[in-house]
Amino acid sequence: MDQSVSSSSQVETVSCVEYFGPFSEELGISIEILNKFKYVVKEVLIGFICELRSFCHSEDQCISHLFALTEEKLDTKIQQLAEAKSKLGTYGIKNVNKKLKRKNENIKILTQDLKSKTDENEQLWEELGEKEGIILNEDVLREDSEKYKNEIDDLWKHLFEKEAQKHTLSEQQQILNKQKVALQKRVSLLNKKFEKTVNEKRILKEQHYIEIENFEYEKKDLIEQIKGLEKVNAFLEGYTIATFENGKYTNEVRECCMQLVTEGNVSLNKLPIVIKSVLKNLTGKLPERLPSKSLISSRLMVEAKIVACKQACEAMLTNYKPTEAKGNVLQQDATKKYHDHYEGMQVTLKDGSNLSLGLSKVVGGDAVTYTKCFNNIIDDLARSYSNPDQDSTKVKAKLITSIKCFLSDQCATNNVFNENIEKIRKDLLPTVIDNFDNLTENEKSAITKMGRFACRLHLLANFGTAADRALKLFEDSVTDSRNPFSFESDESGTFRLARTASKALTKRGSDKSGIGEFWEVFLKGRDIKNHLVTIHGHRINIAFHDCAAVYFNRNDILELLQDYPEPNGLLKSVLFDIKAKVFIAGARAMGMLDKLWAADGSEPFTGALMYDVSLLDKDYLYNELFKETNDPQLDSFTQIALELLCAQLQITLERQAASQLPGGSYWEP
DNA sequence: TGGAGAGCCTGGATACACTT
DNA sequence: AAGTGTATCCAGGCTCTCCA
Repeated sequence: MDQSVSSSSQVETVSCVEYFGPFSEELGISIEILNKFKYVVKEVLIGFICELRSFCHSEDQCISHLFALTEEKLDTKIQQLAEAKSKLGTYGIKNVNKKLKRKNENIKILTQDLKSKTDENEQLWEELGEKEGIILNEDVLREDSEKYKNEIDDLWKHLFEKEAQKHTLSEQQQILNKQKVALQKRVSLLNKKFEKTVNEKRILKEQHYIEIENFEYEKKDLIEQIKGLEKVNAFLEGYTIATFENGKYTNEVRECCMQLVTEGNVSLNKLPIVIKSVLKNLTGKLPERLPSKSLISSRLMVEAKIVACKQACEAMLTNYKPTEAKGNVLQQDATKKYHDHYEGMQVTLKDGSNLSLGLSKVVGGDAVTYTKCFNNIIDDLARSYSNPDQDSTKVKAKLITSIKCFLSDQCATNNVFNENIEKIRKDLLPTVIDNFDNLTENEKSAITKMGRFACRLHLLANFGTAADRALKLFEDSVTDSRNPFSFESDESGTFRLARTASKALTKRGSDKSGIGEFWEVFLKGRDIKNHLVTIHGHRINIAFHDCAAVYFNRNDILELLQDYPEPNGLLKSVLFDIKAKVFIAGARAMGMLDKLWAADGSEPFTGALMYDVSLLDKDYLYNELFKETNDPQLDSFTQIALELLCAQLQITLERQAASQLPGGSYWEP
């Protein structure tokens, strides 16, 4: 309770007994009375409260005690004041100054005296400390002296004993010294012998180095053979085949799974059944265990991809010579499925074999996207070929510079793509060819130049469209080609006939309106082969082929549909068109073009061929197409159609295959 | 007869646990 | 730490059944 209590209300609530009593002055309590009940208590010491409790037992008692105490104190002070006043009357200023001067001198003398006494005191304390230390040290030294004396006595005793033993040891030492010398001589002799043996061994090793090497190889081979034989033995003796070693599946099992999934098209779920079935039935044994579905799908397939990349990489870099005119050919094509765009890249190697480099889903069909895709694929190949901690940049450069040619379709984007890759390759050449910058411009140009080939397969597809246009012109010039049973379109009647016949008379045509099965039974009864194939799923020269088939079966189709009960719209359309001679002529002309190409529309009738006859497939269709018809109007229509078709196809050919025709860059490669 | 929906198969992916 | 297994989810394709 060392803080001040100044609130009167607090004092009133706290018992006064705790603060007032006869010990207050002795304990340094300072009390300031404000009025009868209001006062301030300061500097109350701990312990004071307990003693006061035994003295004062009520507030009134305490207050009365305090009052008496204060009254007494006041009387004393009044008396002291009266004495002081009387003394003050005897003092003047002069006396006061003299008194002060004397007091100061006394203070000075006393201060000096105090200082000297203090110094003396300190000195005495120091001396006292030293004396006490000496007294203490003397006791310790006395004890130590006793202790050391005893130890010295013990040591003397021990020394006497040792002295006694010394004579005995000396004799023994002499014997041991003799033995030591003998042993040293022996060691020296053995060292010489050892050195000699080592030298002899070294010389022998040098003399028989090749034989030793061969023995080492033989030893390794034999160990491998033993391991193999142990496996064979275990295989022959056991009922199970070991497929799991050192905590992982063996490479044989891994390869088996990869091959079955990637090449055998075996489902992951069926894989264990297939492997077990084959082993059990062919060898009578079962595998110890087989990898799970997820292991194969998520890990082994990744391994398979890396193995495939590595294989492609190794093949591309075999006989790598970027300075040569002959190199790898990069093939590239894109396709769409369900609105997704896919880009595939392959390579044709110097030996003519083909390898797939990668197939990626891409965001679009532009050259920038294809270039990025190419970079990613090459990156994958290079990283698969290099060690994980190895920089694959060099391998990537070699792979790109190993490409010397492009092969793609006629898409305009491919030109830009080819230019991009050509530029990348050009920039990389100095990093893979020593002194590339010192070569002549002609040499550089020869190395930098790349071949560009565009597949003309699209040309054949485009021939179909061109032929349709030509036939439309022909039909419009000789007849009204409209069909009341078909939908209005710009399609030629001949093409419509071929398409609707194919739709109605093949099994994969129209599910709703087709009679493919009925048609096949109808032809079988007449022992005639059905040459019609579906348009769906075919792209290239299917129009030419189906026109030939329609001409071949024209009479059968007519006969069937004329008697067909309640024909649907599709069948009515086919029946309408098959009766039109102009469409039959068009179909014949198309069929003739499918079989051969001629310089003049009349030549096919004479059998004059542009190409080697061995290329021609002289089948039933051919015989029917070139058979006498005894119908001059049909022959005339066919000739006109042929001439128009050839003219139209020539225009298309000259435009789309300009580089392969006279004057083009590949006319004389 | 054709369309809608359920059920199954399949592949791809991932988190987590276990074994060596 | 590496290798493997289990469980689970998702999406697409195919087949079968039901119903208008």
